[in-house]
Amino acid sequence: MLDVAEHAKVSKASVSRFIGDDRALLSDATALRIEQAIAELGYRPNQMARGLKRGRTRLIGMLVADIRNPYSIAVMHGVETACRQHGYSLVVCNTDRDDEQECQHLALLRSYNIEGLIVNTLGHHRDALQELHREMPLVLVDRKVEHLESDMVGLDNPQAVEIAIAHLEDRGYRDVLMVSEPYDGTSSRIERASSFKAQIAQRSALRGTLIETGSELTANLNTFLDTPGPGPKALFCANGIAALAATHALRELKCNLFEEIGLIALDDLDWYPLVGSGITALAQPTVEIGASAFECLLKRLRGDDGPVRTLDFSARLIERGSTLGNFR
Amino acid sequence: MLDVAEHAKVSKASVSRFIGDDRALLSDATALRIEQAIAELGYRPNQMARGLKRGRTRLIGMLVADIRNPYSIAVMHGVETACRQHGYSLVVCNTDRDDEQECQHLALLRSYNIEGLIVNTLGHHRDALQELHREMPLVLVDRKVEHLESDMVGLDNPQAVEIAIAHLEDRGYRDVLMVSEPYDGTSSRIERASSFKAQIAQRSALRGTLIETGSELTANLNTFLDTPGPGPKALFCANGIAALAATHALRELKCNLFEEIGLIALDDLDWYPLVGSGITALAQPTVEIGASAFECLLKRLRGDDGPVRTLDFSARLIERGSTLGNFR
DNA sequence: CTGTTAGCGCATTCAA
DNA sequence: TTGAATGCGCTAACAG
Repeated sequence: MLDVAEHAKVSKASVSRFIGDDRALLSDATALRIEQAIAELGYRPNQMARGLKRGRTRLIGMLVADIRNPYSIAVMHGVETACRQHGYSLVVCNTDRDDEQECQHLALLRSYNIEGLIVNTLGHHRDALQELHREMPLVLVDRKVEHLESDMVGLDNPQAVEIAIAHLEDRGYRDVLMVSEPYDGTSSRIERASSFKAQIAQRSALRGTLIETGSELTANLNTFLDTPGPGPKALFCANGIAALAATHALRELKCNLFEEIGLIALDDLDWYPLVGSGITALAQPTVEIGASAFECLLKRLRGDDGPVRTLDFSARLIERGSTLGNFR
Repeated sequence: MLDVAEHAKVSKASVSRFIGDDRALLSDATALRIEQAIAELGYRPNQMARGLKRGRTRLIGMLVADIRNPYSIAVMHGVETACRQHGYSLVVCNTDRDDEQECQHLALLRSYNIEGLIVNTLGHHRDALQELHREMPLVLVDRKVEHLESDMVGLDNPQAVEIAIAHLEDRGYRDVLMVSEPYDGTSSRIERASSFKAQIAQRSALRGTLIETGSELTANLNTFLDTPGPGPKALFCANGIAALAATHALRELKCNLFEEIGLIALDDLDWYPLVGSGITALAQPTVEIGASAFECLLKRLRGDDGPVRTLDFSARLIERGSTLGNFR
């Protein structure tokens, strides 16, 4: 920086003003000289030093429970794009569903003076999160954290489940099995399950059952298939991972996809069209969710201290062969 | 830090020594007092300031061409895990296959004083990369960058292609179509294509053709299917994206997966087993590749300035229904 | 409009 | 073994 200043025959302060947003305070002549000096020397301001002084690092942290989950990736992509558009960079921390690592990463992010945090984990370590939240804005994605008051962006789960169940009923299915990953305290999974129960309770023609993925999935699925019910059977998979697991299990059971049994899945993964007659999906607007998460953060960073907000996006039904039902 | 120092009745310098690796220079008594003070105050050293002073930020940068490519994600996961194990953090920059963004991100990473860089992009902007490479170690993943001398870790492409073609021939296929994403200067794609040609040239029983994904994929595939050849037909998809596109196209053509035509694909994605009779795969050891990339970097950071190294990993064949061929 | 000064939080001389 | 002093690269008062 000193080099640039000397090259342009000005003080470091002027260079600093040129770099920052205070260019209005400079005469055109000096601004031009500084610009040239910067170009000649290939100077790049050191963000570390800027951050150290201003307290603004232009860094956003994101805590992700599982980086191999396509949903998380898609949201992350949305966040990253939004970040970039506003001159922020994203530091992603993958916890691999490990509470220990969540804690370490939290400390780490703080030590890098991030300005805001986006959280897509179970958020155990309430205390650590709370503390961080006092220092910086925080927005939850997909999963609520109990007793943590903060902005939240995710899916309108009750609505999504209603669309799913209504669609299945409409297609003539009567016996619905919901397949979810283990709840494990994950708010979105719990919401989807309770919405499912509510929908079933409301629709007298339907019977509903819930199971979780895991080593007994195939066996449980088999039981479901073998148990006589009120009519045609269908699966409702609560997310992409559950859809993957359930489809695997159906194949193990030599099911003819999807003639004996219907299937609708939350999330829309790129391979859904390829399996059997194609898997009907409820697509989440993941990129929008990510972008909104960042924009929430940005508003707070700009000083908005209004009440906590919750943004619920709507799922979009994409019909494929797996729910042709009676209209086969 | 001053708080801690006062709390422990020592100077900042001692606290600094405690934090750093100079604990040997402290008496047990002071070390203990400092440790307690840190615990009481919940003090966390500021990495920004440390980086500013020492030049060591403990930050590694990674440039990724397409964050939605499962291969990239898997490698990134490996890198991130290795980073964490060695006390480094990872800043990921997704270029969305955009040269402009690659350049911006490069400048950005430098401004954050990263200590090393992992590159999984086309690496246009040779100059920018060169320059950065003079300042810090650099390792290429999957894709070489012309005229850039640096460590590189990726797949043994000739070997992988040989395994694929040998397997197809062994299964009785005689007419092989290789489907690749547009080459676009990507070294790994080009290597796979030329290895394919070499394999075909070597095996007189086989006929080989190459096409690229894109809007005409379905039409081209149709032509291939309709053209009489030396025997049973099969597809060799050069990566996961190509496999997705090709399978889509096969479905559009109402192909019976995979009775009329075989398929083997590089990369092993979690949905391969679900499509048709299951897609035979050549799995890349992605996590290992990522971890190795980081370890390469680490060696250089530790001072190793030996000659440039190239690490080629082997692909592993995973047989599924799509290459049952004669043994159906 | 511009330069001078004083730190941001820390690591490293140099003395003691 | 410890402390005081200096500066990493930059920004933000303040003064001109």
